[in-house]
Amino acid sequence: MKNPITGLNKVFDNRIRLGVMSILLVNEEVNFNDLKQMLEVTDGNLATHLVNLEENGYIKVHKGFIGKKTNTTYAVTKSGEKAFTDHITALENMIKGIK
Amino acid sequence: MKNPITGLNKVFDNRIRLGVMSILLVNEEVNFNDLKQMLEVTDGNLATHLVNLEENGYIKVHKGFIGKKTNTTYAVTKSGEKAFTDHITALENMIKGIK
DNA sequence: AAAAGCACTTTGAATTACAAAGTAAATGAG
DNA sequence: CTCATTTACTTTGTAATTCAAAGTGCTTTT
Repeated sequence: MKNPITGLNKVFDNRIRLGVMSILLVNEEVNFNDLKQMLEVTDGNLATHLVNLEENGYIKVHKGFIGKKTNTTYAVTKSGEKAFTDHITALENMIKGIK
Repeated sequence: MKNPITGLNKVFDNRIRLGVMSILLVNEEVNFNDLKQMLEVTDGNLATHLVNLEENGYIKVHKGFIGKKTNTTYAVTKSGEKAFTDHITALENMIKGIK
């Protein structure tokens, strides 16, 4: 049997980052507050994971305005989408017990 | 959209524990050395994750002998199997983007 | 104008992960 | 038989990670 955990992406070991990615895959653009409410995490905690995902090039951040109020939205990048689907594929293969 | 990461099991946030479980789901009984080689981890590292899984009641340990040599095998428990499949189900739902 | 809210950043503490070193028993080489 | 090596761990120490709480700057509400 080959090593089942090769192909698993370390970035997605974390539930919150996993959650962010899954939300962003089905929703084109999501802002900070919506993410925070969907995932039920503290803002500081969410922010650090978002930075992490951005540093990895998996999401892109768009700092815009609604009137004078900042409205920052997050979206997956091509690379992020690939990384995530690759991770899921690796998971599926792992579960199927590739020998 | 409901929180997509509820239902995700913290124990399975870790790749090595995930790997152990997936191996034990498709292989009835696996010994320490085989796990170590399959997962390509150091023995100390593997041992701590196995202890963790055992403490959570997800695997059972059988310390036996082959002749005079110890042969410790690991197997999933009913509870471990359920926890793992529940986790996978939660993952699948998350990916599908349940709203 | 003061208080509160938003979207973060920074800080600090607790937990976790991991490698390396240590241990005890068994096997193998000379 | 003796010494070195292997196996299956345990213990130890450090590095990394996670997270909440506090802080910041701007806006909005009262």
